[in-house]
Amino acid sequence: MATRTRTKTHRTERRTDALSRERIIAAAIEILDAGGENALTVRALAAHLATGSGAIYWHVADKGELLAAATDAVIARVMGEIVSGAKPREAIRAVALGVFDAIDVHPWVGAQLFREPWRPAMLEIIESVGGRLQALGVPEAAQFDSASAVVHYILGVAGQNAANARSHTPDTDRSAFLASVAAQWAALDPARYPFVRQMAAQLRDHDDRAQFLAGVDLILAGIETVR
Amino acid sequence: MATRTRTKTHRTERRTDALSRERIIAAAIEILDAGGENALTVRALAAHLATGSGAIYWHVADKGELLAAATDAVIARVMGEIVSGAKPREAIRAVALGVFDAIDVHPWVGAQLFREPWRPAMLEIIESVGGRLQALGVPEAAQFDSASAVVHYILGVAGQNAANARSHTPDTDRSAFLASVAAQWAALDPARYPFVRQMAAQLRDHDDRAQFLAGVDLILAGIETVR
DNA sequence: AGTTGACTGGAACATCGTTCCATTCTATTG
DNA sequence: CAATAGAATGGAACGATGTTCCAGTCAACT
Repeated sequence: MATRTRTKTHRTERRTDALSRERIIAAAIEILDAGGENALTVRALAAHLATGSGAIYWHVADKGELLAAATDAVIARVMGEIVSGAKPREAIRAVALGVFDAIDVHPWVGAQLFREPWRPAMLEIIESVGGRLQALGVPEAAQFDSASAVVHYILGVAGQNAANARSHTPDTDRSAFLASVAAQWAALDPARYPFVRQMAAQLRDHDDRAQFLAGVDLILAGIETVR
Repeated sequence: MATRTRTKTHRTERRTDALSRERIIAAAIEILDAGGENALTVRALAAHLATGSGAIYWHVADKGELLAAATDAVIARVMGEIVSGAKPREAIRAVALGVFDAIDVHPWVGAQLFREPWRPAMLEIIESVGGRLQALGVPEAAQFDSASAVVHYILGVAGQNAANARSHTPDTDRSAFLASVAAQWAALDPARYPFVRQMAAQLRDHDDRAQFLAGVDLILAGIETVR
């Protein structure tokens, strides 16, 4: 009802830059990438497309549907780039890294992936990981739990990254942000937080991406012990 | 500036049910538990406390601070209940389950934990997990990555649970919701989603809590391979 | 008694998502 | 070819939200 119903006859475009669900989603992605989640308002979108809000709501039901569609589009693009011929273990790492990098570029994807799982984007990830686990020889009884563990871990890092990206508006002061958190950690009460204090030094100059991959390897190692 | 500055002299309460940061946070938790995240509006909170919004903003800076404080309160309570004498492995499982159960009862905690990490609540979790990993004999070089993996996994499940709780308003139709997702999964194209299709049957009647714990064990097993 | 300042309550503001509707334009019909 | 139906548009308007502002209140101190 909210989508365009093209009856049977050919239909020429009303104007050269006619609105369409695809154009709206593309514009939404642009705005989200440029200014983050808060920047995507219906008014900003309408201005960006030189139209009114009513026109947008004719093509899209919700703002939620818009965010979901934008997320699906980004994740589908990432998943399409995974080479299917690679060895299972490498493929899983590639999928995980693909999602990680996608969220690094589009932090809002992390938040959305988190807000509404059970959607096409998540399905792609589960299928991609789960299929490779089967190829790895994980016994059937452990496949569900194993895939769930990997996906939930990816999801957890996704959210963390999205939150971090929200904390430091551009991306230049990322190291400054990390240093600030590290300083806070280092200043904690040694009696109450001995571990966190010890980690403060490592936190300052650790590589998110490498640590993420280390976690994936850790889980894969754990899965292999079940075999 | 936004918090009450109590100079040096003693100060008797203005009225028996005087407002205070603690009372406001407690009321916020009540509203959140009763109606979910959307139910917590400043107006609803003011009505619940029989006051105006201005009075609330005198004690609390933001709605964000309110949510963060409520989350910290819930998590701190959970962490306080962990028996410190247990064996490290059991203690980690207890911490994980504590967080899981807390989010099961207060789904909004999951969303908030996700939205703003690097807060007291998260510190408690990291410290609690990390300290036990040290006790487990995890080599120092692997401690940071290992703790990060466990915490991110917990975080991922937390968000998932919160999202699920948002999908089915009460808690009775949880099985109906799972059945619905399972049906969707079963109806997928077998060529494109063979793995997800196979998991559909298990999804219908799996135990979230048991699966969560299985994931924790999986990661712990992986961590032990590094030792 | 008067003054100070912590504290309150509610009106008011800006912004958001969403709905509604008069209007435009194209493709079809008579 | 004129008329009509309906897809598509643009913007005004509505209700709700977070937040700010401010005139007032009350208790403790001078």
